[in-house]
Amino acid sequence: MAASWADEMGEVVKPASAPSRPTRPSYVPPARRNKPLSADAREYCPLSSAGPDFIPSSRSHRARGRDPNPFEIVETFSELGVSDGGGINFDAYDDIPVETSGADVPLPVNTFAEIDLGDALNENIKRCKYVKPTPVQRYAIPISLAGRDLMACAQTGSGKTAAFCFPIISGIIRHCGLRQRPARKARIANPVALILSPTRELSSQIHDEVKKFSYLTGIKVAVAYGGAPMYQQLRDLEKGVDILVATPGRLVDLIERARVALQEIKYLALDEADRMLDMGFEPQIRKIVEQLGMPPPGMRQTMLFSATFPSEIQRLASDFLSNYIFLAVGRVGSSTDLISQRVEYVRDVDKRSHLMDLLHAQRANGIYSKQALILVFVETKRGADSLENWLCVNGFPATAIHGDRTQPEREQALRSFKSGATPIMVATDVAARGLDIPHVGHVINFDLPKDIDDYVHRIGRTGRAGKPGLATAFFSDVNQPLAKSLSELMQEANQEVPDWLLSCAQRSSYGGGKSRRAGGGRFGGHDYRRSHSYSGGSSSGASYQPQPAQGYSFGNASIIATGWD
DNA sequence: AAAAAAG
Repeated sequence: MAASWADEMGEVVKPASAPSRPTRPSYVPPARRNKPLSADAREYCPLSSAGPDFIPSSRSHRARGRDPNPFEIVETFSELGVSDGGGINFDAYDDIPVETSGADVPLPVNTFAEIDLGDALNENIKRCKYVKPTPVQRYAIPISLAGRDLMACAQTGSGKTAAFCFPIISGIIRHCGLRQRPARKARIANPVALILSPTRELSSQIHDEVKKFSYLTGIKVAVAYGGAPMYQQLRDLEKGVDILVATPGRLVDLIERARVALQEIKYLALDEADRMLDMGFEPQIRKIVEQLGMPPPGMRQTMLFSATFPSEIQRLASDFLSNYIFLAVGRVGSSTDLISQRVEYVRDVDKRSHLMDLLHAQRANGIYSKQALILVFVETKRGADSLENWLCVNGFPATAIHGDRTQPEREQALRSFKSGATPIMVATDVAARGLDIPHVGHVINFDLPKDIDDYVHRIGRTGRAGKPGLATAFFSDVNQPLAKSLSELMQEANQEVPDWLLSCAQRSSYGGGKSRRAGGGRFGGHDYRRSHSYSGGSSSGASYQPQPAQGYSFGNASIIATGWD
């Protein structure tokens, strides 16, 4: 138990400088730079005869001008002896509700072996120690491999990234090998796959994942996001890019500078797709997808993933899709039974002292010594700075991340949090979505969000890949409008709802407050086409054809933890 | 009302 940071909390803790670990190889030898993509991936997978456990050192590969080995990156927290490995730890679920709709839905698979992803990718799946596909992967991968557009709704931490990456990588190996590759540095990068995400850190994380999945396949992966110097990203782009991971702002910039072109895009994936299409982002996304040369729906394959998918956003999204399949896996949003949700009534003026009580209690209990990280969400950037400062002054090892910090500061904060150097991180919604931070045992909503979907994503930073997690919310008077949707969400997740919250929800039921999705019920989302039968005509002209018999199914999926979103 | 993303 001595491993808990809290054991040392009485002492004055100076902000520890986190041990920096290499996150990204920076140098690629000249011999590697313009290597053309082979039609046959096996050429790049000389290990297929070696055992799955054999991983060559990056040193020897660098020496031979190969990909640096992304599997060698030493994860943090190794001193605690936590073996993440496959992270298989699911007993809680027997029935995962699954909804699919759309025409001719391909059948799900039960194992990776059933799917013909190709030798190179299969080896990387083994290297990642993924044993079985997660429920969303079981359904989404066959759908994508069949070439279908997809709108997928699956719990946080359930393996969405791999679900859209595997078909892309497999498809590029299979179908794009004959593509003429530039023999020399090309000024304009022409990726065949584009993966967009709403924050820089999430794009960076996806980039790291994609590199693992495409190791030794010959596929070139690059990342582009703002806040970082342009030159390194440009250098990477000049080497040729098959899969580009990006945030919208920097991507538009690169396109307008004629350093990236979208004419050859065959695969488009939007992670956190509902966020990408909300008010703030939608114009940019529409520009990228519709006005900058990308092939139209039908000429490309489009995949949208999120844990939440309000039907207004689904309607917007259908513009980007052609004859798509809707997939919903798991219960409402994130709330797996793995996350224990608590709500406490706390007046705004009492929040800080209440937080301190909570932090002290966590020390006293000695629980979560291996799930020691605490993520505290606040509403504003200023609030994040001020709470971080207050925590530090009071001897708590805290850091903070928000959009007014410089990108190096943001990345440093995340590293320092992940490593456990500062096991408390105060964050705005910049950290609410998609980030996979192992060992987050406790998410505290110091300020609750206005939108219940944001709550779902925030608490989804814990309870990932089969690990349990705790989520505590400080509910104050200003959160009245959230009472109804919050209590409904908690009930659907089999959580105990305090009486005061129920009556609060009762009182505000006729007023504002976004109720849970139309159709309600047990699913994280419903195909909006079901409730708006004929209003969904999109530019592609594809219309929804109800096919209840084959189009709608309940799966009996046993979760085995593997990759995450 | 706020957050994010371009600089």
